[in-house]
Amino acid sequence: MNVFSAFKANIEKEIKIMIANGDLPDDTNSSRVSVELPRDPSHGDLSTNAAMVLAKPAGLKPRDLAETIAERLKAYDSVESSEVAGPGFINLRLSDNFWCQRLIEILQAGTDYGSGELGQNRAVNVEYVSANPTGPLHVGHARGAVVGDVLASLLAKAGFAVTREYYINDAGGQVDVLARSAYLRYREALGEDIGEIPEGLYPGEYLKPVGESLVARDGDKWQNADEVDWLPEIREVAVDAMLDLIRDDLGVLGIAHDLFSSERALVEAGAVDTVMKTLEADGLLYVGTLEPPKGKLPDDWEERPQTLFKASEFGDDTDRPLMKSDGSWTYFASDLAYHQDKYQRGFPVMIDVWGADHGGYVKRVAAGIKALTGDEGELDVKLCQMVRLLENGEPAKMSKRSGNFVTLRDLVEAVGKDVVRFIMLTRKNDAPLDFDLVKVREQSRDNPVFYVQYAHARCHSVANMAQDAFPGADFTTKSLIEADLSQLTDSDELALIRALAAWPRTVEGAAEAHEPHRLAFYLYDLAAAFHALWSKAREEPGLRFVIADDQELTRARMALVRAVQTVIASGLGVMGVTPVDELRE
RNA sequence: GCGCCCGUAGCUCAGCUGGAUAGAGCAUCGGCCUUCUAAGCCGAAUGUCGCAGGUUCGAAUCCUGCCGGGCGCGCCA
Repeated sequence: MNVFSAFKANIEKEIKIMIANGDLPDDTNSSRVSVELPRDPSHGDLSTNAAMVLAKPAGLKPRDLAETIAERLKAYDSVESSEVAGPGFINLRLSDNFWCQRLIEILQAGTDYGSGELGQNRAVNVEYVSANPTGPLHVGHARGAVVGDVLASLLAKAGFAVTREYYINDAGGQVDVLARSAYLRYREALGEDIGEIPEGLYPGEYLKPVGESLVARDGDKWQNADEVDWLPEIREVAVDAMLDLIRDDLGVLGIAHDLFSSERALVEAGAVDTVMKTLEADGLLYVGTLEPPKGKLPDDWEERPQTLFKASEFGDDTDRPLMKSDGSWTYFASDLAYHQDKYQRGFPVMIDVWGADHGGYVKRVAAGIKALTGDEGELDVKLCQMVRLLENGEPAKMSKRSGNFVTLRDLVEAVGKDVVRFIMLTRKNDAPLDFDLVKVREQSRDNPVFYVQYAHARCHSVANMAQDAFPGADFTTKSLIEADLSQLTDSDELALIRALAAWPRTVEGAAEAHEPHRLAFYLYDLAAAFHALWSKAREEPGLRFVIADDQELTRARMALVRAVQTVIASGLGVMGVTPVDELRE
């Protein structure tokens, strides 16, 4: 249960009754009513602005209306107290029993707790990584990969039908460069001395196996052939090899896309031409000349008429070119076709995860989607800022085995998949992120991965201790549901339960806002609440989870501990991080 | 020059789509520590939320204009 939306529903029900009674006007609009957590816990468990929002249109005084609503809410069993405060807030305190019910709910649901109906099975497409298939993934890709993957899992958890997609940019000049680079390695594999890899080609050794496999397959067939003959063949082999490489890299991060979409296939199927015809028919294309870009002027700038899309009519700053001077389509043109294709495949909501250096591109794609879908298609681009690799605050000097960048694989091998995934979510996607290879392995409170994992491990360990204390006792989840939870009365115990009960709302909020980082922050806060209770028991032994001579109390507390363990596991599950039962190495 | 993102405690950052006295970790200061499992624990202090206007019952949050930082700016993807 999302406690907040449940009470919002209750309040809306009361508003309807008040309208029927004539206490509120017929046209009362409750859309701005919200139920939230009071900043100060002493104000209660829940707080609503209903009276303040509704009073003015109804011609009532906020506090008077608040009194009326507050009085009505007192009738609910779950409401312990209902008070008016400040300018007209209604503060609700819910009964201990209500919170204990949430505990039972968690134990019954297991790690499915927090899964919701928000999405109502609506289709959402999350496109992420989409790195050019020209080499291994590097650290920068890792962030977008995690953000996209966890966002997808989060949306799935919230009830959306999610497709994880990778767009393969296999139609541009970059893959031709790849093909030429692979061709060199092919000649090398045939025994030629190829010397230094020329400037402009990919020097990475990861292309050597491609050259070797070409020799194994085709022998010296291409050795003296013209480029026009070998390029398409070798390009295809090389791109496939690079995609295998990328899939492997993503695999070590625990990521598997549902769908790889090829730009080349799209272009060859005529999708771009179709889009152009559509735009043409709508009068959105023309041949014109753009102003030279301000700031840095490209060396080879010359004025030239181009086929332009009227992006400025859809919110972009200027119109955008669709055709290169050699007559081929620009990347933007095929990108329009790609997004229209996604839309037509049944995805009105499209989320793209890009690097921040593509920020200048958002408006034109959004404009294109608007033009092509008549405002029906919705695009949200999540831009991921840079990741700075550090070692104890200093720029990291990791060994770089593959060319001149740190690969995703190097990073995962250095600190592990779980650490990479968690740390990548410790910042909003649009803020730069410092990834300190030393700090993320520290066992301390300022290492969030450790802190959260430690909470989970501690739950596991406490359960073992309880079992040792009461060897014959039944502490299975099924049994814990039957425990007498009214014995959980300490303020910190109840605070912990409230924190647990906030999980469904966290999932919904994060899913709605497309902000997966909120999960990491929630788990950190939850872990803190759990550790705090643990620490408190050092001062007050009566609060220990395991009470040697009181099996029933221990059972109730085990229910709480099991619930903490469950919610942490649920959260880590969405993040793709494996919860650990032990931290010993 | 234009566009996008950012500006919150000494530092690194949250702030739940407009709510009440703006939060956490680190650092600082003062106590405690022969422990159910190992991160030590408890407490204190710390703010013109970049600046100035505006919108409203109410603004860190929305609008406008400045200041400062990052990224980008026709045939690269």
